This record gives sequence, structure tokens and C-alpha cells, in this order.
Amino acid sequence: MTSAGQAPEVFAQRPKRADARRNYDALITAAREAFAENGAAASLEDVARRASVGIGTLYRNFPTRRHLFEAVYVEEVRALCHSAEGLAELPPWDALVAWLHRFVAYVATKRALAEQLLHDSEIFASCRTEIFSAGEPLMRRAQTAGVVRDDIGFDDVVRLISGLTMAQFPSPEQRDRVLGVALDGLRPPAAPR
Amino acid sequence: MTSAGQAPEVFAQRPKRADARRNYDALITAAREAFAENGAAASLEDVARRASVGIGTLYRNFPTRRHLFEAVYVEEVRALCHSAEGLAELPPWDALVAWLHRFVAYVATKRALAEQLLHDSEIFASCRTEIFSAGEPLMRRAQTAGVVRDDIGFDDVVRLISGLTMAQFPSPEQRDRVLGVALDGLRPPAAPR
DNA sequence: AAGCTAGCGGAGGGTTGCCTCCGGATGCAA
DNA sequence: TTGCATCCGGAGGCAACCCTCCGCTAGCTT
Repeated sequence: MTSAGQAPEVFAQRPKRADARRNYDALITAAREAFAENGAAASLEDVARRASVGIGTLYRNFPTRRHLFEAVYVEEVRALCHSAEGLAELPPWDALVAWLHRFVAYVATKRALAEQLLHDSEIFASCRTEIFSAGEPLMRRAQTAGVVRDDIGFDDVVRLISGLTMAQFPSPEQRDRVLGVALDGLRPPAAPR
Repeated sequence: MTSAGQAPEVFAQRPKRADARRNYDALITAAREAFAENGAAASLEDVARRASVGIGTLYRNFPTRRHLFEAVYVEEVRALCHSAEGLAELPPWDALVAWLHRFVAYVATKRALAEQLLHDSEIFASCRTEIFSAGEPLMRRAQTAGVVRDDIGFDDVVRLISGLTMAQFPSPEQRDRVLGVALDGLRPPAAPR
């Protein structure tokens, strides 16, 4: 299950004093920007500067570059998984497609982070689980309804979609066109609808 | 046109003395390794070390990190384009698929480089042209033969394939399976074969 | 074989980013 | 309001990397 509201908060304890919490959030926001802009190698001092916070504050909250990565990453994943709720009312195919569109938006920013965390991180693994438990039901429902081919798994879809999003597209139109092609590949050989 | 044999060699003049040429090649090889391993931020001193060459030699050949990038990148593109020859004898669909498989192998290593060059580089643009003139005929032939849908362009295919390759796959089997799904998406709505 | 010059290597100065440490500021409880 | 525990900021030492510069080495030519 792993409901979205009461997620496993084992890591990254948010501080309790008001000003501290403000700084913590500012740092995450700043880090998200900096990483999106300069890749995973962005300077931590730059992150602190963006957040209008001393470098010491950054290190107190996130002793390591990796800690900061993970915090940003977890935040993103949480938002994504949360967005899977409410899609159950749509028809199977539409629900899946809608969620995959959100997934695309999610991956677009996170490629640099993912690249870093890929190598060895239980957080990454745990987020992966989270994502699967959000998306896999949608996929299975679509397969049961016969609108998605049966010979592939949800992990295949994740790779396909997350991959193609990593390429930067000159226009949203092209991105959607390409995404459409990929989605067509998901249909059963002689797909209804 | 831009034939593969007599490519536009405007940049990156290879040195003429024997030892210098040896060093130049060693540097490119070392750089390819280093970039593949540590991403585009790999240390240039490390590259020199791998090539068993003084740091001064590196800078003489490639005054700038970017110069080195471009040299490596161009070398890769050349190999890829060259591999398109000889595919014309295969049936249209098979030829396209075969070339795309090679393309996948090419992109796998080059994502870090591409990311760097993306922003502003005529070399990148010129390589893009080169790739297109190698792959687009294969695509058009397949479309003419009716085995690839008509409502997409070669650039869409490039994005789709290059994108999905950027994701790292745990096993070659999965990579091929996913690639297969993507390729199915290229087929016309009611595809023969 | 001998000379000329292209090419070599790596020491070293400058820059940037990482991370620690601690005196001072400030939210919160009583 | 007061007191204290928590949190802040940024100076500064350290390490890594960038790139230049120049005395020496070794291909190539005649």
C-alpha cells in the first residue's frame, strides 16, 4: 500500500523550530532550481546563496551533497505519487496515459538527480517502490481491460517513458507526438479503441 | 550530402608528427573512457594521466574542455554514420531497425557529452546533420514501403530512441524488449509484417 | 649524421568549491 | 519577560582542478 499521506519518513527529519523549517524549505527549493539548472554538480555554496542562507545552515541540514539530493528527490516522488489518486475514475487507458504524462513532467527535472542516486541508494529503491505502487495498478487495470499488451511489465513502461523524456524537446508538440508514438507501442497487436 | 568518407574536417586538426599523433589518439581514447565513467565533469588531469601524457600535451591539443568534448563526439558520430552503409541491401524495416540498434549503442555512451554540447555548438548541429543524412533515407524507405507510419518524421524517431537509451537498463534483455515496444509504435496503425 | 624545430612534461600560481567551527542571534516555553 | 536551547552565518583551512610557461627531448629532413 504505502499510502501517500503517511509516507516512510525514515530519512531527512524536518526541523522543528519555525525559522529552521523556513530555511530547510528554502534550501530544498533552491537546490531543486540549482540542480535543474547546472546539473548535479551545482555548487552547494550557490544553493545556499539562492536560499539566502549561510553555508553553515546548509551543512547542518544536509551533511552531505547526497543528503540534499535525496531530500529533493523524495519530495518530487511524493508529489508524483500523490497525483495518482483520483485517476481511478477515468477509463483504464485514459487513466494510465494521464499518469504517464505527469510522470514525464516529473522525470524531466530529475534526470541529473536520478543519475547520481542510481548507483547505490536505498532511498532510490524505496522511491522506486513508491512509484510502482502508484502506477502499476493503473497499468494492470489497462491490461485487464485489454487496451495494453500483456507481454510487458510496468517496469518496461517506466523505462520507456522516463527515457524518452530525458531527451530535451524543442517544442511541447514534438514531445507529445513522440510520447504518442511510444504509447501506441503499448497497445495490444490489434488494439481496440 | 556530406559523404561519410570526406567529412567536414574544419575543426580538430590531427597533428602530423608520429609521436604527436599517437598522443592525440591516446587522449581521445582516454577522454572517451573518462567521460563515460565520470560524466562530462571528469577531470582533465585525469584524462592526461590515463593517456600517459603530460597535462601540457593535453592542453596543446585541446585548448579547452569543449574542444576535447567535440573531438570525442565527432569521432563517435563518424563511426555511427559509417555503419549505415551496407544496410541498403536489407529489407526496409530490417535496415531501419538494425541501424537504430547501432544508434542505441552510440547514444548510450554519449549522453553526457550531448548534454554539454547541446547548448551552443555548431559542431553539434553539423553532427546532427550528418546523422540525419545517414538515417533519414532508411526511414523514408521504410515509410514508402508502408512498414512505418507516415505521420512522424525522422527527428521524432531520433528523440524516441535516443531518449529511451539514456535510461540505464539492468539487463540487455529488458533494453531490447523496451526498444521493441518503441519500434512497434513506429508501425502503421494496421501494419503488415 | 647532424641540425632544426615541433612537441613533450610537469612545476606552480590562481581559482573555486568543500566543509568545520564557534561567537552571536532568536524562537519558544514558562 | 526572561532564560535557554536551538539555530544562524560566514571566516578560513584544505583539497582539487585549471591552465600557463619554459627548459628539454626526439622525430624528420637533407
